[in-house]
Amino acid sequence: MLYALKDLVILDRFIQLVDNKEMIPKDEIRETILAVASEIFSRYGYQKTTMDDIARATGKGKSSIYYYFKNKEEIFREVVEKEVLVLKSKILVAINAQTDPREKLKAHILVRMKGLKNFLNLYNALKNDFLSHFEFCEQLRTRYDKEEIGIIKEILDAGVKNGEFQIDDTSVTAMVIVTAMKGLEIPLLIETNPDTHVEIRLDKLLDVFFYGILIR
Amino acid sequence: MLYALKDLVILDRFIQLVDNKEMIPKDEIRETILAVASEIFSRYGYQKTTMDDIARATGKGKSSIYYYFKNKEEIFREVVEKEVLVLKSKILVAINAQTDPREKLKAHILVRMKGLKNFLNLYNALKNDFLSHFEFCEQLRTRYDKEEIGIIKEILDAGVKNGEFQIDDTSVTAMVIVTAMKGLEIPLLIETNPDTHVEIRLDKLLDVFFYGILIR
DNA sequence: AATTGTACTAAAAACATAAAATGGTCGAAA
DNA sequence: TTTCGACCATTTTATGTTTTTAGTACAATT
Repeated sequence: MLYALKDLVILDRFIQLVDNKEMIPKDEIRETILAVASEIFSRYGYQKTTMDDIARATGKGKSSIYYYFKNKEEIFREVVEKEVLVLKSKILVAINAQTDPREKLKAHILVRMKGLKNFLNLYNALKNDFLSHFEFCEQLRTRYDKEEIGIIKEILDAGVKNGEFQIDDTSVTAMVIVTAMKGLEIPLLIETNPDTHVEIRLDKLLDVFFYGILIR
Repeated sequence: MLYALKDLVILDRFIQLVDNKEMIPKDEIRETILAVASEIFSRYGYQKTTMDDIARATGKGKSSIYYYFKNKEEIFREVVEKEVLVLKSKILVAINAQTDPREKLKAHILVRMKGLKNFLNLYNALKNDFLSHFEFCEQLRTRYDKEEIGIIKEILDAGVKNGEFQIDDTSVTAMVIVTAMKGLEIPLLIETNPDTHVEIRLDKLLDVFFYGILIR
């Protein structure tokens, strides 16, 4: 039992989303609407995005949108949740591709740091909005952070059992890693203009960060 | 030349501030006004703090305030700058009390993490204000972060020369340390209610963080 | 000469209200 | 099953008015 069963279900769902051939038509249109809405929400935030905007951008009438979604709030929540879901799934895929704990950790961090961009854009756009929507995002993140700490703890534990890592308290260490990643998000987001640069920078940073800031 | 001359001047200024016996009366009143204003700004932000509030809280008339300060903006800026100045000075004092690079670094981080509380309160109160004041704070911090990276780099370099640290690129490492500290600010601020707890937590975190997350 | 209180003004914030835009519904049509 | 146009209640915004506040001038006080 490497990762919780729940996570594997999410993973399946992700793969289904990526090669969306098996999607039934209704879901397909839902996904289209969500994609379009995500784009607009990320650009203008919650309030300045109107249902008419979403309808126009999808080339449909407003009532059609209401056929697929209960209300604006539902669209918003699904957009945010999907963003997190996709990232999490990508991370799980990347982890599963590696066997060595050290490589697993590295893959996790790389994918997470690069993949969070979309979510952070959305997050940023929400800052000028009603508190409740920002808070929804924040709560979702906090919940996700906890899961992420758990995932990383598993990797660390494996590494400790392996003899590769020597860590006193893997819970605290996992917590520190996640917190540090959050701290690195913003500067990375800012300097993300030339995409080629990022990878190098990030890689270098991670080397310094996780393979010994100070070596005794 | 351990730290820049400029820093030592700031250090002197700080010591002068702390045992404020040598202060000429005018400066003393200025400092009182600044202290009071800092309190109010931290609580209500920039806009909701009125000059009459500051005057009333200091027990003086409004024109007296204008005798000591050009305008509200000047008070605000001095409050913010002083907050940063005091923190920086405290850090320099703490560093100078240690000789071993490792202890210097530890002292730096401890003082900085614990001392930032006031500034963060101010920072937080400003979030509902005009962007310009928030940005002023942010710019000041960014500028200060750069200085801090420099200070830490010096410590790291000393440790490398010493043979105590083995670091490829001390600039990047210093940058990572500062960034990580910024990332840890918020969670620490939240859990800062019982003061005794913080110290223990922080210490444990730092041990994990800087004395080897992963040990080869 | 340094400091403070009173009275004042121009600008900005807070408020109230009318006009426009928006979330959401309904029944008909495709 | 899905789309559409017309519609309503509510919210947002635009507007004009009143109140508050930053900053000044100057006499009074120390």
